[in-house]
Amino acid sequence: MKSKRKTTIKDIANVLKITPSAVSRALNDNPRISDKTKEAVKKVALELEYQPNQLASALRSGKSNLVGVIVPKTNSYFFSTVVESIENELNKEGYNVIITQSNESYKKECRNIQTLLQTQVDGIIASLANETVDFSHYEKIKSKGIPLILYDRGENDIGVDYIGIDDYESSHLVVEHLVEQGCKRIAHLAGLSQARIYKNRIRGYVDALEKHNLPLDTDLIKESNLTLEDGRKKTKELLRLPNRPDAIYAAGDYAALGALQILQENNIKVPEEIALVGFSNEPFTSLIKPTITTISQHNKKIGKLVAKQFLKRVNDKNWKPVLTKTILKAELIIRDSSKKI
Amino acid sequence: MKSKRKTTIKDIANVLKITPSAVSRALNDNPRISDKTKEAVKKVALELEYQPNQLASALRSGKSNLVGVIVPKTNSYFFSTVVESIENELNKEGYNVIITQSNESYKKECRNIQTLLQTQVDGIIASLANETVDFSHYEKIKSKGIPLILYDRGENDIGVDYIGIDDYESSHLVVEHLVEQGCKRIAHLAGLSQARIYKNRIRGYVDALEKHNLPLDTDLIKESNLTLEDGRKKTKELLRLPNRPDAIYAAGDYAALGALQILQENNIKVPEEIALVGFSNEPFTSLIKPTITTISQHNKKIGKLVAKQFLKRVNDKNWKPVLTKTILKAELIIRDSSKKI
DNA sequence: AAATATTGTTCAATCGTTTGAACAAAGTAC
DNA sequence: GTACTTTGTTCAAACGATTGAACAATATTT
Repeated sequence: MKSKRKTTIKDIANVLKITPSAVSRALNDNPRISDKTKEAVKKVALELEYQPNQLASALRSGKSNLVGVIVPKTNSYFFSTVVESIENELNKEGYNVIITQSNESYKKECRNIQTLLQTQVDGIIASLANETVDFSHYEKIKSKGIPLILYDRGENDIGVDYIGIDDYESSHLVVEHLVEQGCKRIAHLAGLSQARIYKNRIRGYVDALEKHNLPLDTDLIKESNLTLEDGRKKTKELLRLPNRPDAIYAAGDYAALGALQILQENNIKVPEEIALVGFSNEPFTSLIKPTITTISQHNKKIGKLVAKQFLKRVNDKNWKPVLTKTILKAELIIRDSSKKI
Repeated sequence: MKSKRKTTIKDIANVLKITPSAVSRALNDNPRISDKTKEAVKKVALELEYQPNQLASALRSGKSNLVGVIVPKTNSYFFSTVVESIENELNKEGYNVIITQSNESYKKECRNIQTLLQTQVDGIIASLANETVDFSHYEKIKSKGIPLILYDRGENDIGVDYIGIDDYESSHLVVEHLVEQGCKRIAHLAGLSQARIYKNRIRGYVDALEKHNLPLDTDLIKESNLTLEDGRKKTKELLRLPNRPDAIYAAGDYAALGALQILQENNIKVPEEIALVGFSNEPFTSLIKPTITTISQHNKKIGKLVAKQFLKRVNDKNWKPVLTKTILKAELIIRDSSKKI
């Protein structure tokens, strides 16, 4: 027969004929408690299979040791590895991670925040849904006084810590590479320009063209939600242009895949006739034929930095939200889809 | 200036000159409270931006309204859609979902459970890591008296609710289809036979062969961890056989993709020379060339059923863990990789 | 009009832990 | 031997809600 009720510090106290407070302090390694008592307490705790009630502890101390992570989509290699890395880092420090997904929906994102705040998380780590253009729901987090860290999809206006890659620079890497391969008419399947990261990729693309003395043809920029389907659609449009591009740079791997499908369906050789570059280094980019050139965002490192930043904030009493940015240099992974030479 | 401290029911009580208990009951729609009071309370709650402290409520009532979900890998279409569906269903009922990933590691799975129990979740929904062969850590959940529901990767020995698809039958579907396409030597990239679901797929495969009067050649069964790399390796082995298979049925889509790569690298036509079938209906199976025939596991439905089962259990006072199984019929999605005719 | 039922609210305990302050005992200083 | 530290522990009040029981006020029955 298993023990009915859970053991509490009271039970331990009873066994040892000391008070619950002494037990509590002993378990928390309070310097005022003698080593002898500490040992005894820990031994009994083990024997009684004592499991601290985090709720009670959280209630009293005001710390839940829970961190909420909001992910646009767990079903993405990038996000799932970032989260994994955040988890690893925070678990070490005794924090547990609650993952919620917004599914790229603004409404769900609001609900997520509401939920996390109700759960009394000690902080929130978030990446914005594509839909999100209004940020007032994030003010709630700030006004609660708990740390808020944004990653990948951030926004200056929220004025908090942000960790991500240099999207502007990434576009330069891509364009430079394509120019080296001899491309002259580089199209861009751009992300929704409302989001900062996609805006930066577009800026980078435009500036890089100029840098390499290539004319800017706005017909070659197609704004897209970067899904596979939309990638197909926008690529079809590109192919209908009187003057076809000789390279396509998609701001997302799925859109790149859509493009690849259309090109292959039209018997256009990749990379010989049209070179192709994606973004994010989703696993499939290295799995298909041809393998797709793409940008790696240092997933693990981002997660680690995010976690570290959170820890820094949460351990810093009287800290105020402030805009900081940690920008990582992205890495261009050159594969077959763009190797003309 | 924002309000410093959080508003509590006490604050509301003070404003209205009633007691906190009345406020609590008003907010929880207790029939003993007059409609007038209820309205007044709710109005003030809104004005003061009252946010119930779930911790306190959980501590007192013994209900955290948190449900832990353990996923082997979030980075899988199957799991991420199942989780999404669980989330949707449980959110409706006021439960919040904590997702943790085991990353297919037994040790991490143990830690996950520990973590979730400490967080005082009201129940746990889990799918076993591939590594897991010892189940004692699940006993802890059972002995706590909270519901435990397994999905997809389950195990009879744990003796709790299980929801998944009919793996045995699925193999029959696959073999039958391949036989119809004229295949005579069907190889099986099997999952690790320690796991029940893979064992069942193997049994189904063996029995189906017999049913169709095909000889069983154990050389054609390759046990694998079903990663892309291992899929490649085991396929190479298959190709080295004196008597090659004319079809490969992989118990996982990634392994199937590995197989496809090897076949293509060896200029073996799929499906003409060797037909290929995967398992799980990962999105990429419909994205590559040729599209891969696979088994759909009704992801959404599984999630929904899991959630419903949890709700049933959690709402049933004096319920005891008991083995039940809800087995869904899987669906064969026929695509190019197996269409010989 | 007394007895009873109904309604609306308050009282006080409680969930399991933490924590500031109080206190006792022992050790050190002068 | 009195005064002051140091050490180890206890006391009691929190944290913010819920909840059974008690109570008062009003309504209903007889």
